Amino acid sequence: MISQKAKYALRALLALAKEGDSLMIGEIAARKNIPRKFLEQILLEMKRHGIVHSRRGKLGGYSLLMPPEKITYGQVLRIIDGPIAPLPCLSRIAYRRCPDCKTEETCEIRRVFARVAESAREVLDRTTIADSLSASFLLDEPEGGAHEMAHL
Amino acid sequence: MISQKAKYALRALLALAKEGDSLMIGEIAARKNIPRKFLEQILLEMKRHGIVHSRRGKLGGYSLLMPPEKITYGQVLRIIDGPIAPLPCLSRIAYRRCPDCKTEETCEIRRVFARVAESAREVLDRTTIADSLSASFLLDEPEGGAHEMAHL
DNA sequence: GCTAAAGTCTACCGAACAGATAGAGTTAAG
DNA sequence: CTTAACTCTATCTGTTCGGTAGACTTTAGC
Repeated sequence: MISQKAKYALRALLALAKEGDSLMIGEIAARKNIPRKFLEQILLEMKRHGIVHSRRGKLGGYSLLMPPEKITYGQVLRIIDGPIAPLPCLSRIAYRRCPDCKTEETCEIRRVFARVAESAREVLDRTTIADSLSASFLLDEPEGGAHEMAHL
Repeated sequence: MISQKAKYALRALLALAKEGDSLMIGEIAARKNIPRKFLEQILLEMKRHGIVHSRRGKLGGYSLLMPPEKITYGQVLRIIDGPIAPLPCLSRIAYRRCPDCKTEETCEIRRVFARVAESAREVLDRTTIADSLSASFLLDEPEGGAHEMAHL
């Protein structure tokens, strides 16, 4: 399960992308039904990672710093929730050896979850905020190409 | 990330499948490097779900109740860690509406994670304990068929 | 410059969960 | 009837999740 916080982060970015302009925290919170003070923390974090930009004072607000076509779901999830990999020994951003696993290369479990991680990244690192907003993405299923595995 | 507990559960089942016979808790714990008392709870739970069988008293121990070809990773993970779906509104075993999501059908986030869930299930519900033990599975990559997405 | 309205920063908090550990109870073989 | 196994329930410590609080800083406009 992804965290509530990550869901809020994605929604906030979607709101900013849709608006295409600066928005105040309170406005984003209201539109997306997010606790305002909690959203503050989230946006601050997104700012630290160069995803959004902010203006202080009256007429302040947040806007996207990167174009929405460049912001992937994977990027946001890694910032908020940490690694996408289901095992620490499969993480690219925070590799840690499983302390109780003797031989990583022959670990039966690792092999299986490596495939899970791969296909999760396949989706999350290719899907952008802009994709989510575009009408073509709203079709029930993407038609062919990289997504055919979804039909297996 | 899957929990340590789930990892232990899978390892214990692998040990039982490999042995092909009854094993005492202490023996499984020793072979797989699992805290013994913790493993007790895990095996009890697997028993409640009809995965394993136990004998008490001297000469007691645990053995598989289902053939290892029928025990999937998905099954074990759902027992120990709960839903595989990354959002409650995408879970098949424990569906819950996202309380802060107005229109489920048009939720942009849900669409994306539905694809993630689908491909995770694709791997986890098809891979069995027996698969993990078989030599062919030990090849670096499965060759073709359902797994070609792993190369994208 | 003062004030109102916006973002910034740090701390805290209650509930739940993770990863165990403890120990008394039950069963069965020899 | 003792020993060695599984069974059950409780407890514990530390961390994370989801959120709240409040003091502080910046800026626009009068």
